[in-house]
Amino acid sequence: MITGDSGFLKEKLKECGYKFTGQRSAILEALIQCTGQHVSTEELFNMVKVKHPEIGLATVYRTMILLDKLGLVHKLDFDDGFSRYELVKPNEDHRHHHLICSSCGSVSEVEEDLLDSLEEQILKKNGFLVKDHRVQFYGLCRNCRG
Amino acid sequence: MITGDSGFLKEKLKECGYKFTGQRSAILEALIQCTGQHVSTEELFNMVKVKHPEIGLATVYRTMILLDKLGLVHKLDFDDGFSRYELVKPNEDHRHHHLICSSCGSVSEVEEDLLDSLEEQILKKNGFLVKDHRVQFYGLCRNCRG
DNA sequence: ATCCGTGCAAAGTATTTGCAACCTA
DNA sequence: TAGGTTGCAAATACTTTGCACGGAT
Repeated sequence: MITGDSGFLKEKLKECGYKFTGQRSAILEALIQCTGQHVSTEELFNMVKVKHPEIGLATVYRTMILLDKLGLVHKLDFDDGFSRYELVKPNEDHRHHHLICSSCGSVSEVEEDLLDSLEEQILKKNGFLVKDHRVQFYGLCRNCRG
Repeated sequence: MITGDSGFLKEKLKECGYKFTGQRSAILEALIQCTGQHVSTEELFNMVKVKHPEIGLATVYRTMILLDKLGLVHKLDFDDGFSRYELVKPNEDHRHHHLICSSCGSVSEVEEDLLDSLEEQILKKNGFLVKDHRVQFYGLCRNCRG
């Protein structure tokens, strides 16, 4: 079954000279299932294995590197020893920020950017032209603040 | 030779119930030598080895974990495969931001914070109390903009 | 004297790579 | 058919750990 999203993947792959395979499609489906989460490569591997027991871990690693290169996912690092990934949302023009709770470890997202004035100032003072950013806030989430 | 900084280290260690050793002192001296840089554990190991050829790599790894726990260094991650570290500056009340050039790979720093209003908004909208942050900007440095 | 800290080597763990078989285009 | 892709296993590479010895308090 080819979903709309698989269609998008197929186009993107062709456009960049790559082949559309069952494995790549299955991995994208698993990613869609985890929307809003931040899955590790091994977690993805285990999800995909349910329907496709023959898939190899190396394929998932290779695919994530490819999807990152194609701009379909963002690689995340929460310093827990694994590479984690999240799907890039359709109209996302910049990386959103992550709120990491130091108490319970939950990770949530902030849609607001609000870095424009800071990035402008960086251009003026440092001569550095910002094209992207990675922002993580550490602290206490609503539940853990009590 | 015990420098003023080693004195500071000695106090901090004692205060937390750890011992002041030649290795720890030597590693701190190497860190001070690289102020403004972002050294990997192996780089530090190689620097220290010049004066202290007997030091073991594991000691450097263990010491960096300790210094991080004591709040004397910040662990950085530039996704290049190594843990990197920088000394925490004396009056630093928050992590400074890093500017990473996508062209030449250089990493420089921004002292301005300018996240207060964003962090305030995160508290109001998300109920998340920010205590620290990690901010990396990707783009083109002055030289690479040409 | 006590017991933390160290060096060495071995183990651990996430990730990458070589290669023959396979499958997409 | 041609060449990219995959699965498997072996290889990497950074980091951690076990243990006996050494050194700080």
